[in-house]
Amino acid sequence: MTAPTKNGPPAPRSTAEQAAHSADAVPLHTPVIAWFEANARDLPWRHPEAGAWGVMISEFMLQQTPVSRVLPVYEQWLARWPRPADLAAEAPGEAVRAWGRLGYPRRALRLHGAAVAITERHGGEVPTDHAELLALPGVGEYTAAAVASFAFGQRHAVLDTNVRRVLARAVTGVRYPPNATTAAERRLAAALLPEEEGTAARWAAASMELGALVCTARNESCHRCPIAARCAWRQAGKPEHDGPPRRGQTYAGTDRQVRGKLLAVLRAAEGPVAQAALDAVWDEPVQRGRALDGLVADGLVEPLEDGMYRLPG
DNA sequence: GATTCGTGGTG
DNA sequence: TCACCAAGAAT
Repeated sequence: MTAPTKNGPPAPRSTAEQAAHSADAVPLHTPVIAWFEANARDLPWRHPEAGAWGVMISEFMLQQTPVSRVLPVYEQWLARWPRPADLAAEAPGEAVRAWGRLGYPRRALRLHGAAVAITERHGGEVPTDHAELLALPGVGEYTAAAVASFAFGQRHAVLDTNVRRVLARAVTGVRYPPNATTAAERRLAAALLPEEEGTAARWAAASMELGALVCTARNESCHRCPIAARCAWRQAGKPEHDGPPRRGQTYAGTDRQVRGKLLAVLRAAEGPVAQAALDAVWDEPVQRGRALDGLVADGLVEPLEDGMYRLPG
């Protein structure tokens, strides 16, 4: 692995990455885990009774949605569908309705699909294997690693937006990570991963919590940071972000806004909804039609034969 | 790899 | 006010 003289050129290593490998220093995870033990939030999906299914529900809901908005919906879901088979037995439209205003309602559909797959392929138990998790609808690299780590205590690099920011600052010395996750980031996360399984799982949760509570995107609180003294970004004088502007997300007037308005009508209705009720949410007919077609194509809306629409049955 | 996909809080 | 941000995934 480290033989430098033979075969092809060695993989390029940044100085920051080399520093992360230095063996003599206290490993980065030690002070971060200690901080976590004293400062972790008491979140319901961290309780043992949440189980792997509770962890999975929380991870779906937390994809791009803040904790404060997830909390009440999470409690409702777990109470209503305490096991994957309970959700799998429901119509997908009920998942979409119960999703409420969390946003990105395709996640509700995918979570329902994951429950069906778990029921059919895994005997109703959330699989423990990373590859099997990854094969579930709506589960990507991050969520598979998160469930395997948080629910089953396995050793995986859990690279979410919080961890990426912590590593960008503490190790690489820049304010923000790249827009898309790079191979260098994955290498770095792998290099920092503690050997021992339980320690690795705690590091995953701890580094994520540090990014969520202290090493935040704006108004970071370095005075509360357990690794401020060795933070490369802070040592460099906290230089501003230089790369390409972080892509903003305009919303007003987009198809997404129209889709949201259409789906809100369908969520609020008991049964099928007439075309006229949907037409009322947006006056521009071309965009309105495109948005509705998109919802139907995504399986979020079901057109009926009589010109009515409803959540998928 | 760049886009698309909701919603609401915040500085 | 409004741009930014929030435990990403799929295409």
